[in-house]
Amino acid sequence: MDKLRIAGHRSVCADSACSDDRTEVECEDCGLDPICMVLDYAGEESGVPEGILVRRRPIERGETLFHKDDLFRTLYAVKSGTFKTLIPHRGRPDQVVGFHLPGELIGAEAMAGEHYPCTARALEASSVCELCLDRLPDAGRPMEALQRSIIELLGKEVAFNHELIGSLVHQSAEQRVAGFLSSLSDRLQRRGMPGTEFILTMSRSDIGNYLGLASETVSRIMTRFQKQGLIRIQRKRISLRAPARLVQVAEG
Amino acid sequence: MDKLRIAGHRSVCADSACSDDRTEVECEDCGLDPICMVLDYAGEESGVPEGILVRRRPIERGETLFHKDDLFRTLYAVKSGTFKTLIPHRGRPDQVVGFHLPGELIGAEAMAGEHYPCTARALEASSVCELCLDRLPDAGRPMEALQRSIIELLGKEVAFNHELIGSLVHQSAEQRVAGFLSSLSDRLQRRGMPGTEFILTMSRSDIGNYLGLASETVSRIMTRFQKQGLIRIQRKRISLRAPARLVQVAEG
DNA sequence: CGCATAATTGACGGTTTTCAAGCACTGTGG
DNA sequence: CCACAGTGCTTGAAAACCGTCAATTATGCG
Repeated sequence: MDKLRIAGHRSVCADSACSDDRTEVECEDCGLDPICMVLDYAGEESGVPEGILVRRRPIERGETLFHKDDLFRTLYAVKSGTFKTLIPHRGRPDQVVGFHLPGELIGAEAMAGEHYPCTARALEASSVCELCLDRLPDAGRPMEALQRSIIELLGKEVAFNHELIGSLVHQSAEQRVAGFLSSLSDRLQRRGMPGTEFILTMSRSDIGNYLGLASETVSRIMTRFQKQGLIRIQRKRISLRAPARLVQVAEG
Repeated sequence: MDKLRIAGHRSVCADSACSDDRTEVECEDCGLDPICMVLDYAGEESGVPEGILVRRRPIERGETLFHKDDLFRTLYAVKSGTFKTLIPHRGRPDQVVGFHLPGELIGAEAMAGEHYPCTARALEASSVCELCLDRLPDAGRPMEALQRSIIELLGKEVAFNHELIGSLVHQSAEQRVAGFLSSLSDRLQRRGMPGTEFILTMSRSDIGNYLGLASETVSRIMTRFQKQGLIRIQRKRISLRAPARLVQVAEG
């Protein structure tokens, strides 16, 4: 596990093609990185087939990465842009189950089953890295290391969801919105992007849908926060003026 | 994977000590079974240490299986009885994050990290099987098979939680309670226990806490359901009179 | 069997949703 | 360059829903 990794993959991302977009994550900050590392390592001695990793495929706004119930073949990492995952309902409006920021994975929930449990759609012009898991060798030591990182990943997802369940169910609308904004801020910052000033690429109704609130409620609460000096919003642009107090509100 | 498994483990549970308690799951219906199978298989060629699997340890009502932040050592399967998992909060009431029925696992969420993310407590006199994972060999092929079943397991947990999030956040109190009762019924039935007539071992406030409702609301809604002929309740004993209509209520 | 605990039921108030209208931004085409 | 339409955001008023408080009843566990 501590072996030297083959050069190449990560250096691709250090070139100009990557750095001219300031909202793009470095590979070091990407959630796919531990897996990429395993693959690099694997290539050294067991000959992982070429072409299992596609870097920087551009995705346009509104484009669908995969549909619910599609056969699971590929794990995605957001390189730039934003995505939402949703569960489509006939008749009723769709159910937003998550947002995916640069550096985060999409499709990890499918890793246990055969099919994607949700649909993934770009909220803006974006780009992704694709890891084609169906081309992976299905035995050997690198596989074990890969499985370890998958387990870790899923475990984090479970923990995050437990947290989320607790939050959403027991918190007031105000707390939910405050928590949502803090969470976005944290996640952006963790991947090396500005965490106090960013664009809400998702609509108010996406946010409301995700938090279990009416879009009007989201709107009202945000203007309330602004009047209290916690944030400043103009349309989709937001800046957190008092992130600490925001956290305080979220925690009651 | 399809090799013959060593006799012994499962036959232990077919004896009289297990069958005189009618609320106990058979090993075949237990969530730990795929893992037990792997271990049996492992024992055949790589010599898994003895004593990693403890069968039928009795747990008394109110007893704590493990506390949040305890070092993760053991994976539990409920053999009989019921457990709740909760996140303790100083000052505020604890947050119930799940109920565990016979045949279901406890502690699986910890498998990715080092510590249990929640506390597990028995709701009644119960018994568990314990799988001491810290005594497992940490390499070799059986490990890979074990990892596969862990991945599958975590994946199901993630899917279940996604479903749960969607439900809790978007459904009314009535829908939540209806869904909760149907879910209990399904889970009991899946493990071979009566699904239309059972005991609600958890209190109304546990249910309310879990669903994000006041215990009074849970109570009111249950009596409402009774008046509508959907269920029949006397304190903790419940029988579902119209399970299909209950599902209908839950789905809106 | 008895007492602490849990469940039920009623009244009231606050929060959030719903419905509805007006406003601001974006992109398009004249 | 501006007018326009489309979409999403904001804001208001009324009603539904659920939580809180409180009193009563039933229970179940030791």
